[in-house]
Amino acid sequence: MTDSMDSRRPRAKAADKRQRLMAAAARVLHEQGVERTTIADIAQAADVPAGNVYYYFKTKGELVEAALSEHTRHLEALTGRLDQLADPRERLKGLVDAWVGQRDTAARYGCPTGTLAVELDKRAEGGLDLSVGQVIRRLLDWVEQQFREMGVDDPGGLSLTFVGAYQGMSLLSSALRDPEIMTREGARLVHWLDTLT
Amino acid sequence: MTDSMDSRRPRAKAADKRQRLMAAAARVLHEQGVERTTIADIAQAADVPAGNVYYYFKTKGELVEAALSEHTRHLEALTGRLDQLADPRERLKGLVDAWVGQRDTAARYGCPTGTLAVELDKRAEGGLDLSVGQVIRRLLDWVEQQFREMGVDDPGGLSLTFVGAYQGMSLLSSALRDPEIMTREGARLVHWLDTLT
DNA sequence: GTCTATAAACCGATAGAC
DNA sequence: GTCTATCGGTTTATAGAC
Repeated sequence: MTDSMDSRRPRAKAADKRQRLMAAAARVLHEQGVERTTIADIAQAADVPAGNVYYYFKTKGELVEAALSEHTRHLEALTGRLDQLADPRERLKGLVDAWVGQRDTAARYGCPTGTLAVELDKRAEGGLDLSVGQVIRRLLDWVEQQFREMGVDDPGGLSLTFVGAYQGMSLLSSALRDPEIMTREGARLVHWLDTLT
Repeated sequence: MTDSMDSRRPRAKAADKRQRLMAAAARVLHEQGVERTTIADIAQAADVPAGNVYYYFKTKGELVEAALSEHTRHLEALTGRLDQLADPRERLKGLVDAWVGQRDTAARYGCPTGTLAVELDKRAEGGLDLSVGQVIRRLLDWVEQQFREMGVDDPGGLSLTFVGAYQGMSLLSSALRDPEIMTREGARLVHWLDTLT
């Protein structure tokens, strides 16, 4: 590490700023919603000059997609860790634990992916995007795989019920501003998993 | 009905236009979302000149509240009809039927109240509104009352699970653009009601 | 009461200096 | 690559004619 390197490595800066912008977009868009968030909001949260954002992302839509890919990345990391558990039932319980662990955030801003889906659904007119649907689809598929390994009937249907319960409890928790809904419904989901043969 | 009456009854027009604006607001805000809907959009849907809207509603926020009260009115009308059924279990099944009957709308735009709650949650900063929470609370209370009349344990918890399931299946149905999710999960809810003692 | 014209503010995106 | 200044379009809300 020489002094000259500090001035000669603006290459690393670009990727760094881009990453900061992606993380800021994921957080701010979740908290404020897509339509109420300005480019300036995201730039400020990322500590990047406002006009400079357009060097990294040509449109606001690209920033939204970047935020979505951040959420995907977090989901993959979580399921990746859970995959190391031997029992598929324990993997699903671990997923519930992770959801309940985020209860304060859920009670204030809802599920990041779910609330983003609600907003993007109303953006698409004719040519719908559906990229957010793919993220949810990926979660549904992973959950379904766990049910399949458990050997239960209709793993696809159970996956819909399971993920739907999470989306529903997140929405109610935020609408009523009550994180304990997450705790209560999470415990119910865990108990439900134990009743499945 | 004389010709003179047509020109001499502007009194009825005011309430009429106001009602048209409320209905249009409820529909358009549901379809397009709060932030993407302009006053002009609502005025056009209500067949009222754009600038005239402000005579009836001072701000856009008042139009949002008006839309919310429309949803409340529809909900009260529905539960009012269901209250005429003798069996509380049948009332809840009737509620599920009504939800499934709206599956095409749900698959495209989600639950009117639920999606509105998601958007309004992100509007409130410090002084939160929570008026949408009261509408959901009213539904939760009605459902809880049915469970209580059924004599089951923990009617409040069951109500959260029941309404949460509806919100979750509406969100998944719209995110995946699949109305059959409403049919499938609705049938599951009905079966679940039958398993309760 | 009804409607038009427009003010005032805001935001996404761009041009261009450095 | 980085940043500033600003354009152009849109939207809320109001002023005021009818």
